[in-house]
Amino acid sequence: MPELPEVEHAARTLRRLALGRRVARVVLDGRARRLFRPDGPAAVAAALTGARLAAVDRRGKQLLLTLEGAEGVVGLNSHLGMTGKWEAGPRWSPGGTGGSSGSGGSSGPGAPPLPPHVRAALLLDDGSAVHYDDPRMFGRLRLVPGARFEALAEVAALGPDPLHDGIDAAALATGLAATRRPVKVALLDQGLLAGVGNIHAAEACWRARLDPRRRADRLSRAEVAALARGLRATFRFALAKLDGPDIEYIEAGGDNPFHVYGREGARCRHPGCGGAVRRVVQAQRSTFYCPRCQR
DNA sequence: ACCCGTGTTCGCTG
DNA sequence: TCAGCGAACACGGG
Repeated sequence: MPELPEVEHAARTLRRLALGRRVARVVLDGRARRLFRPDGPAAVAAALTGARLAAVDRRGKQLLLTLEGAEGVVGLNSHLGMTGKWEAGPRWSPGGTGGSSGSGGSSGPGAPPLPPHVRAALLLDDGSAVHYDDPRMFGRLRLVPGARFEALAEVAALGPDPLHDGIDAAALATGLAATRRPVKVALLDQGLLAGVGNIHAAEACWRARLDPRRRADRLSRAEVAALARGLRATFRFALAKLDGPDIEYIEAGGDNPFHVYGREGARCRHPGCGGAVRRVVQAQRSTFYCPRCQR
């Protein structure tokens, strides 16, 4: 799920579903231990239970939740990894035996069973629920005491956020000039610009008509400016898609909404180009581009 | 069975 | 000293 547009979408989803609500119960997949590093499922469940969701923020691909509990303010840092998503869960009834959410966070007596791949269920005080779904478990849910997110190394290391700070071409040029790596690989560095991932790095290069294999430190100012525009455009495009009715994206049989990503062999969509999209591998990741118009 | 995958971290190397 | 590279993580889908 995760590049900046989808993480932003996740933040909006969480605000819509849960902002201002109290977490009445927490049910966690106790086997998904790596997801709850370093606190462990039990500590996460204990910290969240009874707390009210006061804020949902995002920096790059990092989701930053602020909760107010009996013990004071606690932060929850959610990273979606490769396949994480937040979604509405089924309604629930408090009734039951009060079968605690506390005992290790795993589903105890009376706890509703979690659907496959749902690693965490937050049961809210109005009978609604939100689920964190993550089949591959590359994501992370960790506590941040006092919601002091700046104390997290992964947050402190982030570069400017495209939505909060904008994309400054001069700053981008400075960052790119500092590395000899290929430009598409350089764009994946979260310290350069927070939130760029494999899809949008390739899409931005395509929009800038820039060969993704070019050395980052050898781009002209005009090329970096075009890249900055390409990044703004591809993020804007994806966010509009996510706001729209067809959220299916690339999975679940949904149409591929991208211009080069996942389109190996297809025709380049730049007017009058007609080149064939090619796939190469850079830094162990697929890169898609049009050899004809991307120079 | 085999290959691929929207991300990140870690250890090694030159 | 450190930029850059490749393996590893874990699981489902084509």
